[in-house]
Amino acid sequence: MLQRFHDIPDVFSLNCPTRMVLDRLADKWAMLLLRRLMDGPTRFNQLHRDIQGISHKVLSQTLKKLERDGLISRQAFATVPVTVEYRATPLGETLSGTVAQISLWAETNITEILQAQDAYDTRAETL
Amino acid sequence: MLQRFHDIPDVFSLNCPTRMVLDRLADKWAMLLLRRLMDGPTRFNQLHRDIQGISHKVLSQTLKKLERDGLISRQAFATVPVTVEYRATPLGETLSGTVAQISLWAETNITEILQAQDAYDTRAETL
DNA sequence: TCAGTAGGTTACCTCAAGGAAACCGCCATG
DNA sequence: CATGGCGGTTTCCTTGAGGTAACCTACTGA
Repeated sequence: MLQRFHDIPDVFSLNCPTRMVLDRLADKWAMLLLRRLMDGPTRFNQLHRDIQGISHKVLSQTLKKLERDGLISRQAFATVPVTVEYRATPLGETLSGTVAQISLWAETNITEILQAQDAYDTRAETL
Repeated sequence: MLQRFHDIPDVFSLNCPTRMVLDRLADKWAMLLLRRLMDGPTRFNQLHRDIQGISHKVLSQTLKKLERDGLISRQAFATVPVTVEYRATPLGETLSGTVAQISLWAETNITEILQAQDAYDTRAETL
C-alpha cells in the first residue's frame, strides 16, 4: 500500500532496489573503500592507514557489509601473523565504475557548488 | 600531509571534492528528492506526501542543503496561502543524470546482491 | 468560531552510529 | 622483557541525527 504513486516506478517505496543500494552507498566509507580496492587487493591495516579518518571498528564493519553484498571478497592466508586480503569482486568493480562517474561529476562541478554555497551564505547574512 | 598516497589523486584526503559530494549524497533523502524534482517543479507538501517516510523537519532541512549547494532552487509565490515551488537547477539535473545511473546499476544487479547476501548469511549460520 | 491548508521553525527526547581504548593470540624484533 | 604489528572483537560513552509534536502567520470554507 505504500507504493501507490502516479507514474513514477517505485523509487520512493521502501523496498525499491535503488533505495537499498543508495542506502548502502550512503555509507561514505563504503564508496571510499570500494574505490580504494580498485587499485588492487589490500590488507586490513593498509586500508586503515590509507583511508584517513576511518576507525578500526568502522573499517571492520564496513568491510563486512561490503563482503555480505558480494561487492568485495576476503581472503585469509595462514602466514605467521595472519594476512588478510580484501579485493573488489567483478560485481564490485562494475559498481565502482559507476561511482567513478560521481567522482568525475564532483571534480567537474565542485567550483560551481562552492560558489553556490558562498552566494547562499552571503544572501543569508544580509537578511 | 594527509594526502601523501602513491598515485591516487587525493580521493582519501578530507577536503577532496569527491568526498564532499559523496557526503552530501550520502543523505539518502537528498538523492530521492533530486530524483523526484526531475519530474517537474513540486511544492513542499506535495513532496512530503510523495516521498514516503520523510518527516516534515527533515524534508525542510534537506531542501535547504540542496538549495545551498545550488542543486535545486526555491521559488515562493505570493498566493493566498503562500505557495513554494522547488525545482532542480541545471546543475542539479546533471547530477541527477549520474544518480540515475546508480539506479540503473541497482536495478540490474539487485538479484545478484540478494543472492550474495543469502549465501553469506547461510555460510554464517553453518559456522 | 472551529477546522483545515500552506510552509515552515522550534523544543524535546530517543536511539543508534561511531570514536576511544582495551583485549585477544601469536610472533618478531630491540 | 616488552613493545609492536597483524586482524580483529568487545565494551563504554558521547554526540548528533532524526522523529514527534506544538506553534507560527495568513487565509478560506462550513
